[in-house]
Amino acid sequence: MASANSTAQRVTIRDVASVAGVSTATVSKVLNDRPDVGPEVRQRVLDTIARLGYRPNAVARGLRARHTDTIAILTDDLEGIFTNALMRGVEDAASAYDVSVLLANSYGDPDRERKHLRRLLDRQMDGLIIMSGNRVRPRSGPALPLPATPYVFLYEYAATEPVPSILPDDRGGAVLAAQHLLDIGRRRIGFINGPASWEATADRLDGLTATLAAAGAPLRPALIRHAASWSPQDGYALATELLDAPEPPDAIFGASDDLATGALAAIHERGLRIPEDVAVVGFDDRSLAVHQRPPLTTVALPLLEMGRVAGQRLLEAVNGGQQRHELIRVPCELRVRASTVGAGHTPR
Amino acid sequence: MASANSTAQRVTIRDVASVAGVSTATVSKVLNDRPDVGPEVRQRVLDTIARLGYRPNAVARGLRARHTDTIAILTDDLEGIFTNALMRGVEDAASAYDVSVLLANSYGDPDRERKHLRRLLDRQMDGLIIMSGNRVRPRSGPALPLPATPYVFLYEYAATEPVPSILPDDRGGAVLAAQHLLDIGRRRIGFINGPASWEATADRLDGLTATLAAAGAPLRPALIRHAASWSPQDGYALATELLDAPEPPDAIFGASDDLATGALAAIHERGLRIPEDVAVVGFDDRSLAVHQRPPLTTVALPLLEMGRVAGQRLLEAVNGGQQRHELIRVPCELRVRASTVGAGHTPR
DNA sequence: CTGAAAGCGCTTACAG
DNA sequence: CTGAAAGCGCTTACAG
Repeated sequence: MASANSTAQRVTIRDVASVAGVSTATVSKVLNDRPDVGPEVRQRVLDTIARLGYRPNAVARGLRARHTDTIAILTDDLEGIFTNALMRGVEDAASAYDVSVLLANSYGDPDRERKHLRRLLDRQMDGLIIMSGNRVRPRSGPALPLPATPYVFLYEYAATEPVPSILPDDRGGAVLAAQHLLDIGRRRIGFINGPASWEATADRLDGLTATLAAAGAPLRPALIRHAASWSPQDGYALATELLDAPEPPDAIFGASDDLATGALAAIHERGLRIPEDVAVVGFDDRSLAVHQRPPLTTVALPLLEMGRVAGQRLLEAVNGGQQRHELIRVPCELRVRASTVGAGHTPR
Repeated sequence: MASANSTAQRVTIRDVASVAGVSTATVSKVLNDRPDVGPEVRQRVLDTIARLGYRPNAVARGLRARHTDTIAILTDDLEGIFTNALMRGVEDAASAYDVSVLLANSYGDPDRERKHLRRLLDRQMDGLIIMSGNRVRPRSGPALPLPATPYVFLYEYAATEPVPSILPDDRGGAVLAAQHLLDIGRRRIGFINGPASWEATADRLDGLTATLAAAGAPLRPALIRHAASWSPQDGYALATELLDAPEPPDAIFGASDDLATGALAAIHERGLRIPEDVAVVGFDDRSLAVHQRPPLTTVALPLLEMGRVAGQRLLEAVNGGQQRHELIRVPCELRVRASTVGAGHTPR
């Protein structure tokens, strides 16, 4: 691919050197804040740089210095529901280090992953973030061996790889929700969990179960449901079952905001008050949560923070830090809103 | 930022040359598919490359060849509702050219935009896509002059810049919806438009008005509403107004899927049948549309295609093509579902 | 058809 | 403290 970019002659380090009357080595030292340059020479160089509007060529620097100050995100789903927030976290962390972020989409296809990895390696990436945009799950190692390039997994993990995986603390998130419901005096808590095939499902059930048991209000098997999908429709149907049971719950915890939204509708339909009769908590804190009636209390997935941690961990490794296999669980946060604590809400 | 990547000595073009018994110039020619290499020499070099597992260093190539085969997306909102699909389109187009995509997020802040632009220029990007993740709107030129680097705008435009802007054909999308409703025999069409401050709002109203007028069934002022937001809540409230009017509509066109969803709820609540009594059409084709009851007929925003067109146009310019100021409107597509054509749907 | 030489724009020991 | 020289790994005229 040829380039059309060469109208004005670019200013190079040689131009700066000759105008300032020094060597390029000296200019380079000033550029890189080396101590071994005299104060007045340094100032003269600095002035010349400013006057000529000189900007170092990052490609040349990269070739010589053997690092590009660039990391790549390789995702399996660029349109995954959580992809953006994760990427933003990574971009935040990278920006703070003045590192750029390259984007590659494998569509979850190992062949594409391999191709992208090859290209990324050719481009001398300093490090890689291999991420899923969908859900926590185990995967095999990179489709191409990466002997000399640090990498981390984000929102997925590989049991065999000697690198960190950044994951949400789903179990801890459920603990927060459970504790909150206990705190507001609920004891008959209904749980609408997600599909059993997701890891988050087991983790969240575990956190809820343990917390309620510890509080002496164990989760009743009759009040647990597993949805076939994470959709509001399923939430509606299963909440209806719970509400129609002989001993209906005084709170419903949905394992996703969508499930909880369906529960909201079912409760409204029965003319029950939220939160007085039934409190509702969701999970994820997607933007729809705050727009519900009443606004939905929910457990926020720490996506931004996960992205940041991934970026930081990677950059530490790029700078020489040791990596090892570890699962880093980033804590969730409870967002308390009117569906559990509030002015009370009657059906419209 | 120092690098930790130097375990195994990398294979260079010199290694290939010496093993194959030729000069590096010859290897380079083979690499770049130049015609002036003898067939048996070419084969020998190819074999050596394969045997040594040689991969050209893209950074060195970039320095010498003066292009990096990399473009950047500079977005004002990495979590915008349409950002992903647009980016995926760009990534698709770039991948086809074997070009990589760098990602930068300005948060809509001119200072950050300038900083990113500077960094991107330092990194010798071949071209830039400056995009909005939110909505079509005019903006000023790049926060930094880009005299030697091609760029295009995506989902936003700048009146003064001599480059293309890629936009959705909102007007044409409304024409499709209107024509469809006419085709299924509707004549009293209600329109719930979005907030007046959005350009899409005027464009869609225009397309609808023109199409209905041309068909001899002009849009009745009494059946037009402007929502204060794009939310389902507003759609619900305004659809209720329309349905309670003396001459209620036999179809409702919502300027977003969310608005249309609210209309669905209002129609259900009145015990009316969809589409028999009232047909409903949305706009955007977000994933929720297909999950409605009944599934929502809607006008799909051509986000992927817009991203692809942006990528292609940019890459053409990078390869020397002329750029000029133009607004490229990518056609929307109608997705016909049961809310306008179907088995009929009674309230649940 | 092939290769020696120069050079892309920097940084890095090293000598003084 | 400063600079001459070498070199990062390629590609590009150019000579033969």
